Amino acid sequence: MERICREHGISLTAQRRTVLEILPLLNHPTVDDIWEEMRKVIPEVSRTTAYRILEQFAVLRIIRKACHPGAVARYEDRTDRHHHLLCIRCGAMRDMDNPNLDLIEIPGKESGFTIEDYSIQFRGICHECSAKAAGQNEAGKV
Amino acid sequence: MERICREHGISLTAQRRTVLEILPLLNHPTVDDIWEEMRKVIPEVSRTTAYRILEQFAVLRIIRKACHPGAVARYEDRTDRHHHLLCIRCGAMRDMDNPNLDLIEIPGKESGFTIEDYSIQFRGICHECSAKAAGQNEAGKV
DNA sequence: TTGTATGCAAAAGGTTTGCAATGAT
DNA sequence: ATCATTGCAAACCTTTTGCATACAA
Repeated sequence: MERICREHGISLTAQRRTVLEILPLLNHPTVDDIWEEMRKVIPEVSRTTAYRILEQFAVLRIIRKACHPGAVARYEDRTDRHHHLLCIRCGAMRDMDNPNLDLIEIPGKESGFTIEDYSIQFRGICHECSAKAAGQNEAGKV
Repeated sequence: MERICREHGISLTAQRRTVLEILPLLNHPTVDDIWEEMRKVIPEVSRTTAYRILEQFAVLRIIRKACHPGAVARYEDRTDRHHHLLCIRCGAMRDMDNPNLDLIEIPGKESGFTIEDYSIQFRGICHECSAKAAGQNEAGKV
């Protein structure tokens, strides 16, 4: 925890420590999700601080900004190779680990791009949305 | 063009036609990118209309909202399977087609998700950003 | 003609910025 | 002691909404 900050040349504040502690407990949270959790530990913490710490951590590659179709930023603590399930109905996002999918050969250069890594996004309908749709059909039949 | 709208039960207005004409010419544009182009054809078109048409087309699956780490929405006209190159420095996004990558076996159900499709996001540094970085190094040496 | 689509203006988020106060080393 | 970090408030930008007008079918 201290090491992470030291290695990147930034000081370890209570706010930064809290972000690092909270992040692994949340699932692709928005800034507000994180802020809410931070307030339980540091009631007077400002939303601005949450924005600043998250952006900074992302730049330093301590965490990652997740790709999500939707206006609000989402973050994830994992920076290793993994994949995502995305519900196209409600926007829910879950990690997916599957070693078979980690072996795709990275094209060296494409259109001048130097590729470093990749991840696969699987799109579909999540369990909750499937259930909701089924429920509505049932209701519709009556 | 007319057919697309008819099939989805919406009327073909000049604004919608313009969006359909413009979209293939732009590269993962933001709403404002599209709006700017629309104004060249229909000077009095409002930004709101651009937002509404794009959102509606996305819901009808005529187009797709692209996944991009960044606050502003981006759209793409392609709805077939393809992949993306994303520059982690400037956010540039390009399509990548590679039949070898279209053959990943879709896991049937994962954590209750019903998966319909997937796409791979390759992250790296684009040509322009590489050049810029190299230029700065040169400058730094002097 | 009838209901849908648009334009405008205002409201509603989400995110960033300037500055003074606070805190880490 | 010194510079980085935080909190606050205001600004900014993107997106959404309400309503009257205009348009497609």
